[in-house]
Amino acid sequence: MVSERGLDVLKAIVHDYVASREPVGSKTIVERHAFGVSAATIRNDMALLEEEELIVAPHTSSGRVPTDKGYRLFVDQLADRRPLSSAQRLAIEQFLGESIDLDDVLSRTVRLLSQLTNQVALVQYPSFTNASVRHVELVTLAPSRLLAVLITDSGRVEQRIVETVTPVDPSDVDRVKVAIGDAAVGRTIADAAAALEGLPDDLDVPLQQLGRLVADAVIGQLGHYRQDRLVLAGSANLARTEDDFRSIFPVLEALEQQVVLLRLFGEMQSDAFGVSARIGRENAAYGLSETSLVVSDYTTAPGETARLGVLGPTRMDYSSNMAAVRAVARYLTRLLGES
Amino acid sequence: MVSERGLDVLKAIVHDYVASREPVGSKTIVERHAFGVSAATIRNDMALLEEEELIVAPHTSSGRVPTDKGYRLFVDQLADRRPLSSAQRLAIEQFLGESIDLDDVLSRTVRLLSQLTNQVALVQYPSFTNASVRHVELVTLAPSRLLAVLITDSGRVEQRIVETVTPVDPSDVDRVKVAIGDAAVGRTIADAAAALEGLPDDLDVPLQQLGRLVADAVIGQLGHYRQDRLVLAGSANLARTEDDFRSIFPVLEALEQQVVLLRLFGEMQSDAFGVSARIGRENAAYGLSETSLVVSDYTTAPGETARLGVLGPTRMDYSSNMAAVRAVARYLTRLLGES
DNA sequence: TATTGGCACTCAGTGCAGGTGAGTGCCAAC
DNA sequence: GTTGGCACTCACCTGCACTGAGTGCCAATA
Repeated sequence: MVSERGLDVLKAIVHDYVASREPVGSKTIVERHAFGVSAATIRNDMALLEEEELIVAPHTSSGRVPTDKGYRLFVDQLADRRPLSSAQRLAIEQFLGESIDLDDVLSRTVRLLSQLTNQVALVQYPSFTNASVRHVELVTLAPSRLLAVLITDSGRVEQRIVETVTPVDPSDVDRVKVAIGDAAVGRTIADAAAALEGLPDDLDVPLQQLGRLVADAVIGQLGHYRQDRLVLAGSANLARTEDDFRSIFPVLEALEQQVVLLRLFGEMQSDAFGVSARIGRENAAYGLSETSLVVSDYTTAPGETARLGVLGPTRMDYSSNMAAVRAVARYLTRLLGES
Repeated sequence: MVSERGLDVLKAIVHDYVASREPVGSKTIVERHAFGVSAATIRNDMALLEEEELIVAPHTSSGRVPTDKGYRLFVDQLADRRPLSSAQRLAIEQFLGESIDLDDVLSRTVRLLSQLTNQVALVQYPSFTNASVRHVELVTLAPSRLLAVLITDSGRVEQRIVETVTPVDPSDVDRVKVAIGDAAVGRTIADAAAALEGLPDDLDVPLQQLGRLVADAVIGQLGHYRQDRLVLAGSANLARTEDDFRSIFPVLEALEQQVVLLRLFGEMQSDAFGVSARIGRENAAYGLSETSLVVSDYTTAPGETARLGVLGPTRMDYSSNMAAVRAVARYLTRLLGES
């Protein structure tokens, strides 16, 4: 059972280790933090912490380093929930406020977050399952090539090229467009997909083939709304933060395999403060056992949440990263909730 | 003056050094390449090559390493212009042939190129200055929020949100849409922008304010067509290929600052074979002095070219990378030229 | 009982010395 | 022009002693 002061010692070790990147010894602690006790006392506490597997000594006679379990305890109980500086808040508002459209908002958000934290930042696209179809447009690019454009009231636009086997008649295109529009516009993503499924059979025979092609394209676009995407920024921070370059390889790989990150995102649940962390070996299944992920939800509409966060070495500054992630998520929620 | 065999020696050194990552000595060369002469003879040739600054010895008594100048000579005169294997060609055709739309084509291309070369791959978006406006759509998202969508015959779609100060009348939206459509549809990017510039003044007074907002948005979208973008993939290859992790930091940074790469792309000119290379210190101005770039043009329409290429350590396999870049660029030209 | 100073011990890191070997430059001979 | 021989250089490895930061343990203390 670790004493009150023992926890303070753990907190000090986490702080100093994150700052200095070097194992921290009992003497350093009494020098830097005013504990009012001697180094020997700290050593006794450290022995207990080590027994509890909260810290570990890399070598028989070197300072201590927090274990994953130590970081976990720190994050859950000890980390300061300090707010961002007002200058930082202002930066967030100003930088995000200038956005043009959804793509722009998210790309600004991810760059901002990576600059605030000096880590790799990730932002998940909203899923918009509650969004409804606002407009379907069919444009003839070439005699046998159409472009189907889908617009929703969430402001997102999807496009897809449709190739036909034979050249199509402009009036046919128009009739198909109207039919598809009638079936889909005003419905939610899921409803529209269902309605389009059976539509082609109800068309005049000459239009059925074209109708089938276009309906399939639009259904494919609707499916895209469920399929998650990520934007990311700041991967250069990996090379700055990490000391061993071999350890950045799996991380860079994971960043390219967005599927992995999306699954990780999906598994995390925010705590009472709206932020959650996956630490070190908790990510072992994803090949990221020396990496931590700090994540928060943001909301685009009632019931529609997506996530954003930062990825960095297990030895990261959890306090400030959690604060930044939380602040950005809140501001993003406010910004996107306006519409 | 370097002899015929001297150049063969340089070629052997480049080959072996790229493969082994270690300075190559005279003995290794006579063992691996059937030169039919003794090591001492090779040493004489190497002394000449060193005098010409084509190779250099990292330490007084170690094998030789090509200099940037050596790589340059190798690329310009010695590298085999060997075609891809038929299996690789097939992979290109199959993988790219499945594409859905332009975004998909480019994202597949960049992934393919990074897999073929094991380097970071870059693909520049086509500029489409010859493209013409096919359709302008205006969708009401909220009482005072519109979405302007621009579609060109090159199959690209641009979107932008327009905020109005006061709620707008649906019929006004429709009239503005028709007016803008009449002015822009059928014209090229540049012509449409010019036509829209003065349009609002010709509208009925009550529509002028809305017309100005929307016209500006569309002009902004048109401007986007000139502004270049890059897609990239395979940055994890940096951590695999590079031996020093400090050297990957500036590269990762450059990858995030697309402007830098675009400027680099712009400065390069393809040679007779359609491929060009920037080697090592030739990129010093961009902080990439230990990095080489292999680039080729691809064509989307007569007079419309963009570029793609790979980025990697100076010590890269130029022969196969140039072959891959060239093949992919050719196939992409064929694929996009079809329309 | 908790804290403290003292002390022996451990071990990573550093600097030094010697040995090894891959590779070179030079030269005389072919 | 090519070759074998040879002395020379220097990165790299090994073993060794030394140093110092840090620990664990213990007896003394408040």
